[in-house]
Amino acid sequence: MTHPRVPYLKKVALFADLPEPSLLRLAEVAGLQRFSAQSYLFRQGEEPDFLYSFVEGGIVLVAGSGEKEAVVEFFGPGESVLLAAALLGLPYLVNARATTDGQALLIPAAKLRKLIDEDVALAAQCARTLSRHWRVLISQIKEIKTHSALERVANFIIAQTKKTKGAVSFALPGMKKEVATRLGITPETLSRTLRSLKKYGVDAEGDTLHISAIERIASLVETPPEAT
Amino acid sequence: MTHPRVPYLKKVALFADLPEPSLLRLAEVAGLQRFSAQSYLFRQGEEPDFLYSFVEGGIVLVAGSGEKEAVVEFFGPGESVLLAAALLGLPYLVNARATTDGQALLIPAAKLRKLIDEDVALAAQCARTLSRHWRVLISQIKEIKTHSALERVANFIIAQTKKTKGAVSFALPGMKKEVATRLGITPETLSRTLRSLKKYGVDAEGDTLHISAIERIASLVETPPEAT
DNA sequence: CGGTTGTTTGAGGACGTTCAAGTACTGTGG
DNA sequence: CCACAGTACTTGAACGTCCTCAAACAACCG
Repeated sequence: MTHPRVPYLKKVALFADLPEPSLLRLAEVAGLQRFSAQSYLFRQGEEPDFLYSFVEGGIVLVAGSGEKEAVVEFFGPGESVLLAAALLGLPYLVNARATTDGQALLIPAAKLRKLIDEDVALAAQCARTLSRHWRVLISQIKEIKTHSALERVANFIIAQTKKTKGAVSFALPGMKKEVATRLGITPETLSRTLRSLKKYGVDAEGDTLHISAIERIASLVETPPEAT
Repeated sequence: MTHPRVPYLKKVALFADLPEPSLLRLAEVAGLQRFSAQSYLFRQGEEPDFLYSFVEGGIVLVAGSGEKEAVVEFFGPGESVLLAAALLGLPYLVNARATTDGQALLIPAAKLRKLIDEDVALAAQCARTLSRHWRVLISQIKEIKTHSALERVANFIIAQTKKTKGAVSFALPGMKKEVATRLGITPETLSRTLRSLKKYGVDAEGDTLHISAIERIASLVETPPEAT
């Protein structure tokens, strides 16, 4: 190991595939920061000082302040947040609140902007990562615009697991009320929807969901046999 | 001019700021293509062969096939579409349908992927453009999740013009039914909402909207004086 | 012309929200 | 150890926004 922070960088998808020299340049400017659950990493409207890459723990991106909160997306280990704001140097559009304790790599935004204009590998990797995020957001927009609350919850469950059949259990990536606004519904509606999903083998135990058969959930969202 | 297609490239935001050598490399692989209104440039699920940059005319990105159509966004001259799919080489998530006749620059996706790994200026510019798109989508998600139909229509009107006060007239970027799903509502609801906006100085004449005073529309969406 | 498609308008109903009350779990301080 | 408050979640009831269905109208085109 040429630098003590390189192994951390390798854990982050954005940097994992970069060649050694690029990693070194990043390692020199990166810092490791701990954060604790429920703390804010940054707030909407602030100027971006850092790019955040999570080594451990997770956060939630929340739009809007005060009463009207809407969760945009959850992020976990290996993911990077707000590359967009950091690259453009524009104020954050959202708040970032930690859902658990954890650690993040902080890359100073100014340094990142400088590096990206000099390092092809890094620039190309940023473009690819942003492309992936773009597709995630497009999917979410499609989802909200074309599916009902029940279908959205079903799809969310499916997206949380890699398995396509059989039983699964997993922890929700945040509080139920956060998951609810992520799906564009209220906590009450989520609660009722989960209850109505019981008959399809979904059981909630605290923040853990037990699914008896993923394929039954999947059948809820697939277009029911449609003649044409 | 060193290449006949360079002036076209300069009209596209993605390429406008690139240095001469980068432009030349792109010009060598780019092609100009005409398209006519209502034709599909590509369809959901297809492998991306090109990156589309519009020189003239516009298109609409539509998610979902058959009955359930949801417009994701409108694009016009100077904008580029589906950089994300082209860079990753993954199937399109959406359809692209022309709203008017026009012309687009086509950059072969494979060539683009190759260039981006060799050309820092291009890679950095792609990352910045994707960042901007990312922010547009985040705004849209916030909008859908936290605002009512009337507020969304009001915000849409405001976003269509640069002016912040006085009278404005502008053409809708597509058919009313497309605008409706772009806003996450049905054509019927849009029609009714526009009617209810008449008392705020909004008048629809075909696909053109006449606004007597933008500030009156803006006042609809700003949080009404709220005591705390 | 009739046929097609986009838009408007009306009536009715469903889905999800809002409001409100109640339960369960947590940590705090007596 | 037990009240107490605070928060998350659940459940119920009533309302309202928006959608669905249906019909009429307008514009366009062979």
